[in-house]
Amino acid sequence: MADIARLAGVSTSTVSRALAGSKLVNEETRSRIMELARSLKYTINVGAQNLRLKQNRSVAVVVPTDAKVHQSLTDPFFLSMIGSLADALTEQGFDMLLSRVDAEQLDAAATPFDTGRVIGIILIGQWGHHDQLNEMAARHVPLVVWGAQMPQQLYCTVGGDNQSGGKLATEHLLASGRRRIAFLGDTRLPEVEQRYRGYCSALQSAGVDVDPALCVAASFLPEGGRLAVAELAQRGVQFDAVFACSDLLGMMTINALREQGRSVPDDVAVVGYDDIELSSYFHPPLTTVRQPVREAGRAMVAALLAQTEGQAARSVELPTSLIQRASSR
Amino acid sequence: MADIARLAGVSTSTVSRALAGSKLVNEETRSRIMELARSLKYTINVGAQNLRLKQNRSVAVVVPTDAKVHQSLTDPFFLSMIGSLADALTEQGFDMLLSRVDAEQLDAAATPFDTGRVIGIILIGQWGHHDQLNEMAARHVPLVVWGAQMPQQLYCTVGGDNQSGGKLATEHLLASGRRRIAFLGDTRLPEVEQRYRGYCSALQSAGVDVDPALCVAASFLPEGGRLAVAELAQRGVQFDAVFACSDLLGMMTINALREQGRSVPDDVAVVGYDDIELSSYFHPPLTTVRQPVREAGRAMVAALLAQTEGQAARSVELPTSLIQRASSR
DNA sequence: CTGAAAGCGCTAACAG
DNA sequence: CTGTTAGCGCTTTCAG
Repeated sequence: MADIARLAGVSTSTVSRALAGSKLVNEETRSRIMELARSLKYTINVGAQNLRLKQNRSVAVVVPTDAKVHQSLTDPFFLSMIGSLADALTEQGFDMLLSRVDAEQLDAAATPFDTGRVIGIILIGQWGHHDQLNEMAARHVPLVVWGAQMPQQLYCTVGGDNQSGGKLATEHLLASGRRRIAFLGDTRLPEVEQRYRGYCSALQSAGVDVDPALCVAASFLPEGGRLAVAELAQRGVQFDAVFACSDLLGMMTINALREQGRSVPDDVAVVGYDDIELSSYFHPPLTTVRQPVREAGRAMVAALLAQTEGQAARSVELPTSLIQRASSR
Repeated sequence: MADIARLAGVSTSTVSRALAGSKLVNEETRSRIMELARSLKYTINVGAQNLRLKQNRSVAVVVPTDAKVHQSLTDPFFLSMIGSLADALTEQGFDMLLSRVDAEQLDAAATPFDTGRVIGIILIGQWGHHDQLNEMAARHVPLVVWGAQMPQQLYCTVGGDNQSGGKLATEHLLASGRRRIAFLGDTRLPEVEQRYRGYCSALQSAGVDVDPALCVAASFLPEGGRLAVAELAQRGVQFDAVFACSDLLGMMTINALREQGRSVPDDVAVVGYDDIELSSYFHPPLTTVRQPVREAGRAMVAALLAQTEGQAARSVELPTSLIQRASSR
């Protein structure tokens, strides 16, 4: 900047103003400076600018990782979420700092905020560590979590409407005549728990008993589907449908069923969750509950910015919708 | 920092030194300062520190996006790559700035470097824009690209050994008695082109003619597999095996074949590429050429750091290996 | 061992 | 319209 000032025969203030598009500077001088800057390939040093302005155009996106199984980043749904956040942040002129943290130490997610690198944290998934998140929020770390809304929650969540998601899926299966619907998902996770509640309420409305033997705490890891089907077989329960709490789980379930010689959807109807892109290309195409990823990204960014502007952190629940495909026909 | 200095009754210099672990400071003073810092939850402001030190512990990871199809972030392989980079960077104490750019404007990838936000750029995929990358390298932007090594290339690439990858896959199919092996992948992409070369050389060594009709320029998008199979059908070519240039493509191909009533591997053997985690859980489990993602991340980071330390940018070609599974038995 | 002072690259009053 | 000056939060000579 000093160089440019010298070459243009003005002070750095003028250069700064010109580059910032201030109208306090002569049209002619401005264009000369601009030209000079371009030809010197000069770009403003964002770090110094931030320091001076006490501003910051970065947001941390944190993906919790299972410490042992070093790979919670395994689900394509997260990828699309990250992509959508990247887009939403770019739209608002923010940079995205991506990091992983051990899911057992979620509070470590606040580090980039504490060190002044970012104005806030977006966390993908709450992973049952409600308490640590509350603590962060209590420390006034601007924070948005993708996940389920919970009682006595101090932090802001953005998530799908899990209960009606679960209900939609189950009602759909009931409507196509299924009565023995297995539920695959770990109900210790808040989101899954709410989907289970939707599942139960749909069953009850239809006068179908909820059979706990049909509920398997499947993990979201790729082998989850296979293990869950094995578990059901071992329990010796009959079922004519499966509601899986992620598309990945749904797909792996279909594969496992097929290996047992059961056809989808004829013997067993399968519904997944998320509507990742792959679902529509799978064989058979997977019926699923769509989570609005694009809107989610935007909503999370908006919620975070609202917080940094001092507004209260209003949690958001986005509508979910059923996408009917061949796996449940 | 000033606060701490005041409370500790010392100057900011001393606080700075204490926090930096300088041994120029009295043991007793140091611990007092440390204690104070902890209790005030003080963390050093990285931005200011960077400015003063003219250092920087951030690296930009850039994912090119197809502008029209707003979704090159669709392949799980990229996700694992990003994860591996995140780990490798963290290991070295670096932050990761993730951004997407239009694949047609790859040079925009340099922005975070130009603005001083990062010390270098890691680009995931070269996407046929060799020239723009060369330009960036010529501008002395520290740059590492995941992709294929090409003649007259000024920038540094890290990639799998595509030619032997293609060869391994093809040899394996030949060894299991297949002779009409379709090649699925867009040979305009350097990596694919090299795999195709490996494919051809394996065929030639086995005395099998290369039939151009068996080569389909399938895209890496999810519908690529289906379209490719349709294309082969339309061409009316016979084939008893498919070598797909990504696992995603391989899986979608299997689905498409199944829909035509052709069984895998009995009627058609399929080999993929990448060895994404899903492959082993797919039905049937997918034979594939493994790309060493973990090593790739580390290698890319190492190559970038080497450049920033003024060393020449040595490109790296990582070994690939064949993972045999049921889809080709 | 510690403090005073200068300065990283930039911006914003405040005076011209 | 433009320049001077001060200072964002930190580190580091250079003197004690």
